[in-house]
Amino acid sequence: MSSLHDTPRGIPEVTVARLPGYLRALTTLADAGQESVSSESLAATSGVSPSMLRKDLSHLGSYGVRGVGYETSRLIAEISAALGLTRDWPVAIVGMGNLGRALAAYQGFAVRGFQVIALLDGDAEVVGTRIAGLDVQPMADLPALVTRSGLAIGVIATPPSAAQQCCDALVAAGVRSILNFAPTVLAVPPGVIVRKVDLATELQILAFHSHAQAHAAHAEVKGA
Amino acid sequence: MSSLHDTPRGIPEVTVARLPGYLRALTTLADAGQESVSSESLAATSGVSPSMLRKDLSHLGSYGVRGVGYETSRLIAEISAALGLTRDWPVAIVGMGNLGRALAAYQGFAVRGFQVIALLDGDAEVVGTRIAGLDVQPMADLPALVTRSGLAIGVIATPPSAAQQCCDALVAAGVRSILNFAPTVLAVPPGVIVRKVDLATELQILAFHSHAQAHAAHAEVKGA
DNA sequence: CACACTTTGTGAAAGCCTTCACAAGCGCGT
DNA sequence: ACGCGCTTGTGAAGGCTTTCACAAAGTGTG
Repeated sequence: MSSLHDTPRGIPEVTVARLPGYLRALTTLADAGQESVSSESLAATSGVSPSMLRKDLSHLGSYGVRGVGYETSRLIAEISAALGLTRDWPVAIVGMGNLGRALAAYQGFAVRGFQVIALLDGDAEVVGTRIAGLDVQPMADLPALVTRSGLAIGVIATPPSAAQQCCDALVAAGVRSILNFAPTVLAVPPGVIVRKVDLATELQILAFHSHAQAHAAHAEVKGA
Repeated sequence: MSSLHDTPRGIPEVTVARLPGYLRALTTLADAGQESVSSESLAATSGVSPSMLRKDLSHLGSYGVRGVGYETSRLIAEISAALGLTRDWPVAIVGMGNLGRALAAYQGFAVRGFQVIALLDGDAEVVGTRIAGLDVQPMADLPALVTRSGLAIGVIATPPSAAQQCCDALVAAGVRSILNFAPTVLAVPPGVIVRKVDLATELQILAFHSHAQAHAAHAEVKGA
């Protein structure tokens, strides 16, 4: 039943990665007044196949009613509980360069349940300046943030050269979940989760497809 | 040999997604003066297994030398060629809200080969203002950008409510590759590639792991 | 020149994930 | 109360991806 790719509670990693999408679709439906939804319609809204949605949800439990569908509010509650969104998650952003400042100012972090409680930087020049309503703190403040504020999620927005060092500091302070915007592979001890977001990578993948398509179109013209 | 998950040239999608990582690792090694690299060492730098790296590279061709390894500069050239990075890719950002402005200002887009050539917004109030050295243009300019500047990649940074509409406009103008920052599932005709970047989703996945870990630690204390 | 050492390229095997197909179960109308 | 229609939950099958293990091939040395 459980395998190497399963998370501690037996939910496959790929399923966990899709749950936020279902949650967003459900919230939209609930706001529109829909009290019940079928796997077919929720799957369409989420951009997945109905059987995949049902298989994913089956890992959480049996919260649907055969012949009817899923109660919107119930499913929202269950997925929220599974993801751990019933509590608040304090977030700290490390690295106040171009990207870090953009992230600090970006309202997108103010999603329900997440709150940026601290901004940090290794440069003494930057420490003490005020960004997006918060005073930038030195890296040395990390342990106190973890113990006093329950900091559990760190966002790395430093240049690649400083990323590993900042990552190590976060891990040493007790942070176990890291979102890495720096274009580097981070080495972390087991038990620490790193997710990576990289614009350059995304653009290059898109370039591949544009390139391939241009090639195909060219070949077609030549061949026809 | 080729399958549903293969791209036009028979390279699996998962492989394409990893090529940018190899490219970055190789560039770092080349800058450090390394002229040759083994699959074991390149794999370690890229954060993958040696056999996966070799299988991925084998889809591009046989560019290694048995008993020696890969010539750094040669492999950089081959991967760049496969990804289509030998030419320049003009990029347009649609939606000049908080996120769009941050992306326009963010130097991270100025990766080799990608250049933001236009900023667009549907709001007449915003059109004409100057952001990061570019004048914001109306959506109606899209077709001209595609034909005159060869625009091929569009970045959507609008609120979710406007995302589909902007996506349709991009597709109608001839853009075939879209990077979507809006938390919405975009419907596109076949042949158009969409990749999604969503901070809220990433944070929720991290929350799941923190949550699971806190749970496990709690259970352990209770059990012991 | 032959041999030993190293590392690639690749079939085959194993493991995941997705899709399929259908029994089980629920509500509703009669 | 009973049957009909609809939708979920889930084994089984199929398809991808990753890992394994080794033959093929190149380098360097005596």
